[in-house]
Amino acid sequence: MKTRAMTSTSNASKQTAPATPKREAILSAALEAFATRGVNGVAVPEIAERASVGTGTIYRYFENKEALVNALYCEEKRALRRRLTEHLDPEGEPRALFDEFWNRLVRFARERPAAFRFLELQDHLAYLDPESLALEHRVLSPIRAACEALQQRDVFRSDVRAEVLMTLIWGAFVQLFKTERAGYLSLAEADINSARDACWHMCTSTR
Amino acid sequence: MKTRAMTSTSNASKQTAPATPKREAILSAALEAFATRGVNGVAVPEIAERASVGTGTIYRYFENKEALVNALYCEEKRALRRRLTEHLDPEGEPRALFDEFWNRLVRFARERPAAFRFLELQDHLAYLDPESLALEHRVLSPIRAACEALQQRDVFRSDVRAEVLMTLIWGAFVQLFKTERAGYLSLAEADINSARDACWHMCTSTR
Amino acid sequence: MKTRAMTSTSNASKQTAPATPKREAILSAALEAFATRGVNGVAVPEIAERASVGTGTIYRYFENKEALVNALYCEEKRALRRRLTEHLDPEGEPRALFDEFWNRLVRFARERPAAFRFLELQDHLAYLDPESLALEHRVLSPIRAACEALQQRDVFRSDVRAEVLMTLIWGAFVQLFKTERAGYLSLAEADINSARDACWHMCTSTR
Amino acid sequence: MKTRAMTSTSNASKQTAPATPKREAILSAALEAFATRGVNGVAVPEIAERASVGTGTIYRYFENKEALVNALYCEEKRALRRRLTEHLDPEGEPRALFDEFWNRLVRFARERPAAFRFLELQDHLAYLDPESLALEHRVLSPIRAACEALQQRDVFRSDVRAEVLMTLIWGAFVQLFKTERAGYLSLAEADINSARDACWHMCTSTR
DNA sequence: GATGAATGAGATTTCATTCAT
DNA sequence: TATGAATGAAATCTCATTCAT
Repeated sequence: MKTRAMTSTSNASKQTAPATPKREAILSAALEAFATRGVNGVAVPEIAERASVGTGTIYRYFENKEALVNALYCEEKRALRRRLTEHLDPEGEPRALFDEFWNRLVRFARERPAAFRFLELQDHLAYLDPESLALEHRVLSPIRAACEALQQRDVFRSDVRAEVLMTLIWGAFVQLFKTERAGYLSLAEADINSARDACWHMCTSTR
Repeated sequence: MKTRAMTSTSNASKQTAPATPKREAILSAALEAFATRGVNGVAVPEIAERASVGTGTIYRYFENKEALVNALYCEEKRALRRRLTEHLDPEGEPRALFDEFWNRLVRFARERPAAFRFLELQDHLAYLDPESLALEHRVLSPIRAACEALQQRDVFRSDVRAEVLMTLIWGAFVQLFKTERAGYLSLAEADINSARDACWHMCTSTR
Repeated sequence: MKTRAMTSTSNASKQTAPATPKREAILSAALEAFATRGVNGVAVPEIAERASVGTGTIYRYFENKEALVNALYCEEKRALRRRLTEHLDPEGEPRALFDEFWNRLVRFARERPAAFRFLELQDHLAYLDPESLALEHRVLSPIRAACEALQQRDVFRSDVRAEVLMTLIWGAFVQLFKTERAGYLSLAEADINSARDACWHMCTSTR
Repeated sequence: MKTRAMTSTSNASKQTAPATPKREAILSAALEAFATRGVNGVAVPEIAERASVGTGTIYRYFENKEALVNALYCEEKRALRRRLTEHLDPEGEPRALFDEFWNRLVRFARERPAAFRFLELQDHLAYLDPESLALEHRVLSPIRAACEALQQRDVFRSDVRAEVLMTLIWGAFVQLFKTERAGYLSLAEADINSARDACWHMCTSTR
């Protein structure tokens, strides 16, 4: 209701809205705050202050707090997907492909730690609308396709379903950085590489 | 006898308080609610209602909401630790040991899904006091010790630090059930077993 | 949603809720405030203060401000209806009946000026739910029936539809007190009686 | 020419300001909106949108929302007064005069329903300044004079004070259209005419 | 002059906590 | 000891008004 401040291009709904500086500032401030204390742990005026914006301004760009969370989730999921799939040749040499994929994840986690953490939050699930949740699939489906292809080519083990294998790698990776962030672990370059090797073996070895 | 519920036993602090039925009802109700909607998404009176207890009663057993969260966290972490370590012979045959460990995790996740989910929540981090957080170590240290022992015996690969290996397995396992809970995956017995095998290979294989 | 503070008897919905002192205080404070400045002109904390009650307490008794307005409207419409119809013999001598009816209106307007004014407010129409609006009919229908009966008995003129006649009297009466309240008119006993006579003539005379 | 819109003509204050198209558009949009949802129920930017004008533009023509309400009230009261008094011969044949007066009211209510409704709103009372309120008198005084004259000529009954009689007619008339607007009544030509007759009898009959 | 994005004071509503019973 | 009605601080959201363009 009321005039929507921005209108999107004709494409599918929940399109990334045009990036005005204020909108970016709000999303960025919200991301940092949510990543640290969870969606329910952050008050809207606090986001406004971090974004150097009036409280009311947030409501010009987003219908309500829930819409802000959804927009943020979609933007970041899309950014992650872009990072993982862009210019990646799924037909390439398997091990190189796997390493490249792993490195892209590492770069995302290192360069955008708040985004990485936010995407893995649990407590925003209550906020996410079906459309946002659908994005999850769009991120994972190319990865699953790659897993299946590698199973076909007998590179990856076939005694584990592709979805399961994918989940194991994803979980292992996420936990690595989550544990580091919690201060229980400090990851040297070597640790990350050895973890990558271990995951590769998880996918390929059968004895 | 006017002893405050919290300070009854002489032992170290945050000791499991005497288990009165009301206290149990409160913890159990809180666990279910928190697991579903996050700590910040649940109002105290709602916990009281689910526990069939007056709102004020919660404050007889717990100083405040934060204390309730911490007590819950500690109880559940301890329960998990007990499940994982009790009657487990760390000197046994490695693969059997690993399988047993994996199966215990599975049983915990299956029998106490709310507890499992609650322990992995992020949004209670702000609530947890140092003491609660310390418990994390107490749960993980015997596992790390086991990992290290297996590395010594050349069963587990040594090119990955024990903490890292442990983290990878833990993350893989948690993600499996998280994904199932989100509805993206349904885990058959065979899936869980094949995942276990894959994790075993991650730890042992080096080529 | 949430626990309703009070439950009603088994009868039809929007039953007058049991009259607790706080609830009465809130309704009474709201009535005074709304009558003076309109529903949209009064903030909830102000009602709370007038009622010597915490702001939150209002939300224990009423779902939201709108529900408070509706409850108030219903209670007052019912009170008015009771006043107008209670122990009134519709078969009595016409002029005496008319005078009695008029006097009852006068008493209501004099004794409960805020209620009288509130019921005639226009700006709460946006707030009223269908059920509240239906009450309007329940108040007016016995009056219309009386008008029709008097037309049948050739006491009231028949060249004006009963609904129209009723509306004219009602409007004339309301305006009398509205104008007095606005300070444009001061009504002596004699004025009210002469107005009553004039209205009687409006209903009966045909030349 | 930097003259403020409000202070242009030399005449008495709150003079009808020069009628620029934008000013008219704003007043007209405000009238429609206020009539439907009350002064407090309409946001200024919404008026701007309905008027196809920038929000800020409203503040070029009116000091603030209150001033807008007052200007609107004055314009419409004046329009009503003009309609009722212009080219009306107060010395004419009484019944014809009364009918003409009634018909003018009907035409106003029919042709400018929003204005009619707005003038009867209660929730703008808090907004009206003394000057606006004084207009009420200017509208009513010629009518009262006519009533008094008719009483002198023994056409109107004299047992009711002129102010009271006037109030009764006015109230009866207003209620008629208010009830129609609320959907409780639909007024045919015949109803309006019979109501007029009844009101005439109210003023003239004494037995 | 005209605009409408931006603002922050203030409105509505929620909820952790208290306290009289 | 147990209760749950009551509270008010804090959260979400709205809107009259301003001001840079």
